[in-house]
Amino acid sequence: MHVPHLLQQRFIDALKDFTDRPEQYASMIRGTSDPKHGDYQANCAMPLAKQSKDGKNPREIAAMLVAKLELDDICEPPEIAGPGFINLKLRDRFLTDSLANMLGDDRCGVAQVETDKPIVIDFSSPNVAKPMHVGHIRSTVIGDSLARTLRFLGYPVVTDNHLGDWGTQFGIIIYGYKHFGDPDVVESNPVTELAKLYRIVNQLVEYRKASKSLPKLKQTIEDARQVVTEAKDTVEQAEDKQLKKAKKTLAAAERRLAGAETGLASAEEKILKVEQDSDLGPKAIAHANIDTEVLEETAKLHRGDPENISLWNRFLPHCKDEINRIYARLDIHFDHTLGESFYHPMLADVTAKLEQLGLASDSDGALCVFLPEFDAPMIIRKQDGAYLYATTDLATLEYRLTEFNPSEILYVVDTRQSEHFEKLFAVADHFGLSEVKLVHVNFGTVLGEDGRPMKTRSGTLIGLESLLNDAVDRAKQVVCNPERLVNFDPPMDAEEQDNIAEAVGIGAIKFADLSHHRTSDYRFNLDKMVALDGNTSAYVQYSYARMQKILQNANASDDDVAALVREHGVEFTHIAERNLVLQLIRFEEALNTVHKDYAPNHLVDYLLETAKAYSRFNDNCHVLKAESKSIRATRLAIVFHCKQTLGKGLNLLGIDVVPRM
RNA sequence: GUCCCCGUGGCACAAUUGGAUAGCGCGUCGGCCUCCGGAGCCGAAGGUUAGAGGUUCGAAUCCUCUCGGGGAUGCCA
Repeated sequence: MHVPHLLQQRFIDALKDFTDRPEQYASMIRGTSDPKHGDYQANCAMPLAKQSKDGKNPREIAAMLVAKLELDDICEPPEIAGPGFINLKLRDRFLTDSLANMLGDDRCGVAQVETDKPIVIDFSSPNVAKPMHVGHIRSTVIGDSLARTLRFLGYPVVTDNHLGDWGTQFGIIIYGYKHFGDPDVVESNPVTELAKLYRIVNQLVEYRKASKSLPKLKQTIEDARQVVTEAKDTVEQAEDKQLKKAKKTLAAAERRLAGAETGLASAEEKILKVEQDSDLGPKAIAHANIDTEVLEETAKLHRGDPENISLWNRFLPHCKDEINRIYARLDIHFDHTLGESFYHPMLADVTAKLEQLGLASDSDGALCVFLPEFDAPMIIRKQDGAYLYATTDLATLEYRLTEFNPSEILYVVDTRQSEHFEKLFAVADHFGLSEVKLVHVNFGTVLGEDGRPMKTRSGTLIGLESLLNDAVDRAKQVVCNPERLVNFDPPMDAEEQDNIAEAVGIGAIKFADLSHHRTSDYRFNLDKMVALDGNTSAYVQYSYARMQKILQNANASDDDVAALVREHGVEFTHIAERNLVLQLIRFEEALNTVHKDYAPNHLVDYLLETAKAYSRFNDNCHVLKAESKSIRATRLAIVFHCKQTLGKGLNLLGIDVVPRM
């Protein structure tokens, strides 16, 4: 049920006398911003008046259009308002019939698109071998929600987790194993031990890098100080016109100075941390070239060194177990997990092809694709012969086109990689891979409570798993506190309590992430997410549980509700009923918006609105004590369908419901 | 230096992509439990959408400039 589409059909017929492009103008139908203007509004009269040759004003056009429209079976007579809005109010009869028709439909009235070309969604894509952290939430949760939603709309969806399983992090683990690893311990407890080795070596590498950067940072600070002093002098001497420019230069210099100073401070902190550590300190001295040696281990792996390949084969399954445990807990599944290693054998071909086509050329010993629209080239092979992620991405793209023949490929990746994808798509176009719609579904940064990005290097980063545990613990404290539990009959056993805490806690994190528009940054605040009041998943889950309880008390099965409706019909006696049903038939609209923008926050918004409309209904319209059988049948139908819709909506966000909480 | 993104009540975020009086939540203040579950509902206060111009019947949204914040920028991903 997509009311705007229905109305558009009628508008197209009526618009044929006004324009050659009736579809374009008919598409200007949307929900009203204020219910007093009706349910939907058509905004086409104003732009039509602009095109009008005989100088008719928008209200005249609107009146002529209304006279031609045939909407009696859907709407009350349209009203013209303001500069020329056509306001449409659905007939109650239309709403009640729609509700009766949708009842028991497991698609909640949402039409299924007919297409056999799949949409490939590339998301999550963590680097294995390092622990997943809060920064991995966004791609994982947004991608999963898009996959669920598009699949529900009827698109064949192929999900692919483009695992980082071939990069420097394996050089780190291999180095760690060779120098600090105890084979027996690794054998008996691989996941923890490998993570530990990663942490040790990574810290030592960071230590080396920090040490090396010290002189340069100090020099930068000295230079910047000088520039600042000079700029200050200039500002003092400058007159009107130069003054502004001088101030700007000064501000820029001060920013550079501040940046360098914080860089120095953090480098010194890293160094101190290692040197003061009784374990790491001596290791840092003994492994003075650890940074380059780690790269060499990686290079050996890529060259096919038997020992490193064998270690990689041994470690990779454990690394995958580690992330799969988290995916299982998040209820996230992939059709394919084709990591970078899978494409490694194809990279030589890709670069050769690009050279043959004259797209790639040598520059400073590296193989580069130069693009007219970009200053910097896309480097596809380094001076040392190693390939880069751009190369892998091209190979991946080529593989996906031949393997899946998709209509779209979505890359759910951090917005900081925008330029990379712009280049990738541009090269793909030149490369003859343009038969597909490529979309970088970018997203903003997760910020800490201080408003600064949560960076991987900060050291004190919250691991994803402990984060989930915290959320679930907190959910349990609130949901299962003893004062609440006494009200439940039969009492909740420990298993039910755990299930509820899990659904509410995990749901809170997903919901909070998805509630923000994907392109904006947001501050991560666990307290608010799990607060269980306000705009949270718990509010929606709770609404669901209330409806479940009513249906249970009514002792009415799905079939019973349908039979009651057939017997008594559907009829509104309270405005809250009408408002809720109107909200419910707009489910498909919300899902289409999610697809159009690849933005699940529209679905979140819809679910909150729906839950709110339900709460008002619940306050005003008693179901079980309804005045008549027909009113009771109507309200049962509303509760039943609302429950279905909220449950489905949450499911499309990847969030579970529980029968009571 | 160049390019990209952002700036919305005290806080944190929306805004159907140019539509009517800019919304929701938290917080604050005031109401509502003989009511299917009060994790709720109703009401109030709080905004020159960073600022200045421009385009338009109509601008948070598009254009120009200014201020402020963040990001990217040839051998990481």
